[in-house]
Amino acid sequence: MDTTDKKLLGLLQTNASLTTKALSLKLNLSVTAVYERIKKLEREGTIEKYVALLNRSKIEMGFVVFCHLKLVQHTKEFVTKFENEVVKLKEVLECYHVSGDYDYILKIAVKDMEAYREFLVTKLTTLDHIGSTHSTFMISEVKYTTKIEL
Amino acid sequence: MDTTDKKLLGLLQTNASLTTKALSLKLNLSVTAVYERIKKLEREGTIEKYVALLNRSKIEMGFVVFCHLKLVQHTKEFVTKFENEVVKLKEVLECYHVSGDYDYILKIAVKDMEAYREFLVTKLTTLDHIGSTHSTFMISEVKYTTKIEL
DNA sequence: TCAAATTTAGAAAAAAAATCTACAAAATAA
DNA sequence: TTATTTTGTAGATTTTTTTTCTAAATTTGA
Repeated sequence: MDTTDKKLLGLLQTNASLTTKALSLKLNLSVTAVYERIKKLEREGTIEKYVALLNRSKIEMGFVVFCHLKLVQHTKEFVTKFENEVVKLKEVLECYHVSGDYDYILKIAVKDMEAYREFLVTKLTTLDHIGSTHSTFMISEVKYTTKIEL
Repeated sequence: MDTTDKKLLGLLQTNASLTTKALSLKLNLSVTAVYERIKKLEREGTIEKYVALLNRSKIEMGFVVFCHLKLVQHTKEFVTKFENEVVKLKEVLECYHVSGDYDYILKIAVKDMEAYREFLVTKLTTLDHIGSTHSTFMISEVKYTTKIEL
């Protein structure tokens, strides 16, 4: 992983539609050289996948909530059960086990407040072993990026 | 935006490398039909962009922190200033203006605790108008997806 | 119902990706 | 140092995919 690879990953993280030709010009390399570097990064698993990102304002999923959540207990069984269930919920975009007052931070995207209420009552709080939840509502998205600078 | 478009967006959000041919088979459409639908979704801005997602465990940026932050005041000037500055910080992957006890929730990715300390002291807390911060550390990533189910 | 607009399919052309061969540079071993 | 292997690169060729074009089918609106 040299400087060229890092530049390449930076470019692909910003725009994966760039052709190897375009990348070769930006990186001052031949098309083949760029191609081989990309294939290597894919093989090694550094590049996990390529995805399309949608514009949340164009689809009806602009209501974002951060839910801080506690389990009633922290036995391995309860933790595993909760984590296996929560990943299945399509409204949950991100879920992190964290330090501090709460056990988990969840990022949830739904259509509106009513959809969130529905989600909370019929899906999230019906999961086993949930102690308490605390919802924080997004007012605006100041920054959202998938690009990790190397 | 019909059911076919929703299926198409679901597929592209999961794997943007699928060829129009492969998509046409999954959707029972011709290559041209798929092609035109994709171009329309791109034109309308529903599809914002295509990006490569990296495997965080393969690069040295696995230390993730959620920073809850308050401003000293909420005048338009202070808010604008803060938001303009925070988006520039490469360590900040996500930043949301939120309701509740704190004004902002930031998701920050760095190499390790030392890098986070450095970031906090030399970058984040040197921004103007910051009241208080509260850091919550990620123990594990239970779920992370960019896919919004339609 | 009819006309206009949109969507679709299939074929053809253009562009890009993938493969192949060969050469050059760098790393390793004798 | 020199020979040998490995790795990375370039250019040409083949294969695949994308894009364009034409025409037919379907949907939409008056």
